[in-house]
Amino acid sequence: MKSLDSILGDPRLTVRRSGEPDPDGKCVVYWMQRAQRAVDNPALTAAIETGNRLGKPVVVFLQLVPHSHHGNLRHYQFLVDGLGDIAADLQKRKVGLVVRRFPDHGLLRFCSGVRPCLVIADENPLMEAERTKTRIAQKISVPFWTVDADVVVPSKLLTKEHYGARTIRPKIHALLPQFLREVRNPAAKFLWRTPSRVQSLVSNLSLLDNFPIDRGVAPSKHFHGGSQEAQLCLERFLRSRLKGYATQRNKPDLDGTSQLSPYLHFGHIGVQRVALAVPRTDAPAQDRKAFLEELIVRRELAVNFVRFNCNYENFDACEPWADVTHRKHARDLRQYLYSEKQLEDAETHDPLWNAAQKQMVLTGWMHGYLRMYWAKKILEWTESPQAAYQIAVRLNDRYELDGRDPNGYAGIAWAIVGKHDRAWGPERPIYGKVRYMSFASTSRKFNSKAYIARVAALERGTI
DNA sequence: ATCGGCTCGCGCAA
DNA sequence: TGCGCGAAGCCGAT
Repeated sequence: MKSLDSILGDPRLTVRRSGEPDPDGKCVVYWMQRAQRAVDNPALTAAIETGNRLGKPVVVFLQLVPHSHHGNLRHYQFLVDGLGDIAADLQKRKVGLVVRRFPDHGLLRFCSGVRPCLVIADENPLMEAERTKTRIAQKISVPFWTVDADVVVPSKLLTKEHYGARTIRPKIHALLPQFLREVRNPAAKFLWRTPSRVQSLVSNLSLLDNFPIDRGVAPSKHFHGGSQEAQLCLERFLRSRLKGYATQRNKPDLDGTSQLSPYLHFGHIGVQRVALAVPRTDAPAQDRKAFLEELIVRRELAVNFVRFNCNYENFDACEPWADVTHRKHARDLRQYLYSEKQLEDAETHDPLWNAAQKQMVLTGWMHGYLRMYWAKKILEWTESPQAAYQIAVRLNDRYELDGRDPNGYAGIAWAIVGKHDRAWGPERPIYGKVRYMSFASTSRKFNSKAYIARVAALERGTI
């Protein structure tokens, strides 16, 4: 047996349960959760390299669990869209695939059947995912490792919750030479044959038939999951929208952003692939810089927030200065007060806000610039910042394809409780010193009429 | 179009 | 202890 030291020494890897891999085990299991792709996936690569050194085949275990992260049909359809690419890419790498559906989805039950030497999983900073891993680590009888596969800089290296972009930026930049590298894509040396019935199951969209999930949100007609779709989305962005990104990204009428967030959320594309493609374009330096700032610094700041602040889902994530100002303004008169239902149905007096809400409900994606405005207005139009936070989280998680993502929580926390921000400008009603966004100014910064008209056309089904 | 004032606290140099 | 400077702000002056 060759040494596993170089794999274990990777800073991306965390040993959740230590010990020697079972020499009588039949395979290495990669429990695929967050990183749903079979290329550019450091966790899969770690599993394959481990298998190759142990002389064992590798099998990917993927579970379809209902109500996972409060997901609905929109999210599950996007997930299932991606399974065909995963199966095809795994076959090229001589790795097996097992998809198990509720109620026969338990990892431990699967392990008792296949007898792995060890289990490797990917990282997910959300609390439930972390709790599940802790439970598995306690119960499993073989070594259990996790690999941080969906960030450039392994999130544990940032060691604490950072105060803002300006404190995390130099730390991330210092580590980029070490971590912003192509992910190796070796093939397994020892073949695991996936039974053909699994192949057909994966290519069959009836995977969701009779699956007990919330079917109240329709699948997106505008975004389809999968590594190939993600790659096409990346190429379209690099070809036509990276140039000018620095100035156009905050103009929702132009769709100047990458629109990669659903794919990054499901792990259908690796952040390294996206980041490393940028210098190979002829886009101006300021545009590349602006995009990499969003893709790496701010995205990983959001991961840092979720990983190190257990209150990311509620108002208690509040910054102390924002808490003081919110208390002071708790009884301020709300000129507009909307129920969650009115907000959900886009029935406010504000045409820009309604359009943003409808874009999210109809397509599963809201432009990033409007996500800020959207959350700020929920603060303004509900009875308390606590309620606003809850409503913003629920609507975001229900309708956005990238709901339940660190970016969503960090964005809402920025808008409502001052996370990664500071007190700014004159004290205003309701907001106090929390940064304000006005309808007048926001709608003047881009062609808001064109944006509203486009969403109206979407609603009529003419685009 | 672009600028300055508004305003606060972290992180670091000293 | 003091200083620089910051995720997206607004508004009014030029």
